[in-house]
Amino acid sequence: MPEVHYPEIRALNLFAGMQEAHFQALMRGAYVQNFPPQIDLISEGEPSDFLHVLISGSVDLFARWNGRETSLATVRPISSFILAATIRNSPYLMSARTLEKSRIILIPSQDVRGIFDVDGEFARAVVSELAQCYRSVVKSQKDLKLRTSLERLANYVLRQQKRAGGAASFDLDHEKRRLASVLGMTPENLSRAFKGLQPYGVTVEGARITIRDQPDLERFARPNPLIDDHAT
Amino acid sequence: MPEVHYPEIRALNLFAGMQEAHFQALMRGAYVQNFPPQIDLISEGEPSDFLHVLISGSVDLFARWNGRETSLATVRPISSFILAATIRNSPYLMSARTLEKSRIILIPSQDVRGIFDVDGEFARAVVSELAQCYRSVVKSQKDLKLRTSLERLANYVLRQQKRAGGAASFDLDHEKRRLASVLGMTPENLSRAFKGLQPYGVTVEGARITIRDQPDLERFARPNPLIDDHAT
DNA sequence: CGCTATGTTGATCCATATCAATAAGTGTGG
DNA sequence: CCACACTTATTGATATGGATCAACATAGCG
Repeated sequence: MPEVHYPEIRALNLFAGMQEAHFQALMRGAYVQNFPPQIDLISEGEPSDFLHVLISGSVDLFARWNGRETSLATVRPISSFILAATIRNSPYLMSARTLEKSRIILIPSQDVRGIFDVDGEFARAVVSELAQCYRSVVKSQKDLKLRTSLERLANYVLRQQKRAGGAASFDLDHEKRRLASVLGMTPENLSRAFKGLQPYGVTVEGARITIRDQPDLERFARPNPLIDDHAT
Repeated sequence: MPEVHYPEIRALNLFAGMQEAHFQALMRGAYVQNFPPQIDLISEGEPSDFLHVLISGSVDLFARWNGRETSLATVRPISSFILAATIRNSPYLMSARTLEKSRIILIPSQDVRGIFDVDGEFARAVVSELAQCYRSVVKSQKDLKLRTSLERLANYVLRQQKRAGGAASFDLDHEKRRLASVLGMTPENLSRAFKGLQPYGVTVEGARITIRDQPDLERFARPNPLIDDHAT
């Protein structure tokens, strides 16, 4: 792999603390690849041959069953994905496809498990990352089971606003089709849900959202750090 | 803590590989407690002061939002719970209450984090455990988003059958009320869903389930290891 | 500039929730 | 040990959220 990428990878929490020799060993076996949009990277059920690190672009994690499909998460740079399968040497539970043109580092899972066994600092970093992933899915589970689709959308809008810098107007960063899937609804229903937020001062033009009455929306959405804060 | 419990705790994957001195250190700070049924152990949002290890009984992990409540999982002996919050030193995302009379070991989170930082073997065990928890929630997420409630129940019945030994007749081990919540439906709907499985040869008398036509039920349920196998 | 995928809107259907009443357990104290 | 209270489970009637189907609009994109 070209050494240009070393510093930015090394800067990731996952790799920051590990021994230099181990990092070098991982990098030697790794390689970078560029993918166009809409390319299937991995399929659920396959053995987890590589740990993936997304350097640029974005990736959709999704799953299928019985002819249905749902989006579970979106990966944005710079972060790793499918770490749990790599560590457990188990088949992927989710499939992944690029959403945009993406640059991805592939690190052989075997190497990752090898270093994991000999580098305590790396093992600890993996723990921290996994714990975060785990907590993130639990939050998403609570979101799904405790809220109606309108409430999920309202809270998504508030989260996205914060991510986009906090201004009253901002852009969605999901295609609406996928957003619907992530939120556990159909595209038609998402369209209507956006209309359903109008009484709370939310307007939509294309991908642009404007929140006219922030307190009113928050009164309805009741955002909760134990569901909506991605940091904690 | 009474030393009688040491061997069975030490036998847990989580503690099996760690250095004896570190194990002793953890145990010195820990204590066992007996709880009657229906006792709140922890509440979401609280700081994670203790790692819990369930020795006997059973514990419900649940969450609340805006006056609603949902069960997320059931803990059965012998396993730890709320490990992720302990490791990240973050507030609990779920609340926990005993379902039956339960015996629980409480290990101060601070001690766990301390040993975690100095014992690589323990850190690796924590990783393995967390990765499994993570994968388990992802499966549950797929179950919820990709299946109807009838399909979820059908697959639950098959999973429970396997857990109970594989015979055609077996007992539910959840109160139906809670099972409904775990499966993401109302108790009324669960009642009707059981009726809805009759055409596939499932009969219910109280907590006793009988599967009269296994292949037929499986044809409908379409169980999938990437959703229903708790081991992988 | 037209083609194709995405998004919107309307009409309808279906799954599931809600509300209400009853039945069946389960536990408690007299 | 039984009667009462209380919780849980079932059943029925109805409401509603959300899905589906179909038509149309719109926006990217070659």
